[in-house]
Amino acid sequence: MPELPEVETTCRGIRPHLLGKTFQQIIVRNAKLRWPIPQDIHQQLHNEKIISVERRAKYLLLKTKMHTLIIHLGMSGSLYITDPNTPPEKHDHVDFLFNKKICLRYTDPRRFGAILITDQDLTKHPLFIKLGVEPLTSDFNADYLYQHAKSRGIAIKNFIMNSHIVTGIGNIYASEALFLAGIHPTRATNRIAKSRYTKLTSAIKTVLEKAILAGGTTLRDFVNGEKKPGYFSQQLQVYGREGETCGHCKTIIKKIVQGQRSSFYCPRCQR
DNA sequence: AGAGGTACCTGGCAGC
DNA sequence: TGCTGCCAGGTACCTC
Repeated sequence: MPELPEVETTCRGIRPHLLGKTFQQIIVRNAKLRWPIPQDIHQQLHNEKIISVERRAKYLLLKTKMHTLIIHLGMSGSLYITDPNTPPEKHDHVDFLFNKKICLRYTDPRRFGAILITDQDLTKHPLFIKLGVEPLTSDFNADYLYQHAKSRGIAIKNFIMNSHIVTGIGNIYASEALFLAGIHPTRATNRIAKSRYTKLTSAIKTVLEKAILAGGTTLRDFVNGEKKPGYFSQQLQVYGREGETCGHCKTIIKKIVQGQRSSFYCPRCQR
């Protein structure tokens, strides 16, 4: 999926088009996502005005006075602004129409994403209640990470990808951040010194911030709110570079599988 | 409570 | 050209 930088890029891309706009019509061509799109979504949102467009973890939140529209892009989802007259393609499952010129279109070939609506306080919503801290805030620091890490013995890569600890870090940026911090992806969380957690937290923040500046990473099909790709893939140091040489020490980059996901690392730079 | 595996779904690609 | 098998940015839910 879209990881945090891609969701943030989408959020920033669509926000200026949507703030202050009123939902007029919602066209659902295929409601079968991770969970079915609520059948009464149109009735709930009709004539409601968008007062904020935010991101929490990898969720996009479009808030009105009464409701929050929750959108998750899953593995292959994109959201972009288009002309409502543009004919929908095969995987364009939902259109949110705001006036004759603005259409927010949701596309998702694999349909692992989700579109939900709630009038609940999000801090009490089941999808949000257990979420960990945002990595780009001061709540995410070496103390926090170390406190949660020292009592566990799982691989550090799986640990930083656990959204109940810290949100938004997916498979690409987990590999990239560990490379930057010089930590081997299989190293057990309780066998890493606190000083290395300091390095890791700053590496995670650096990687995510740089990716946001580049507009995210486009590997296959990700596009931002204006239907343009992101350019961070050109800056990836290890992800997808198995067999190539490490930019620091020229050692061959390795690929292993951890928890059914590929990890990429430099066996010399990362211990 | 924590860890690990499974399921959801489609498309692209390598290999035959 | 066409088939098969594998891989892919996520995460809730199940079992142990």
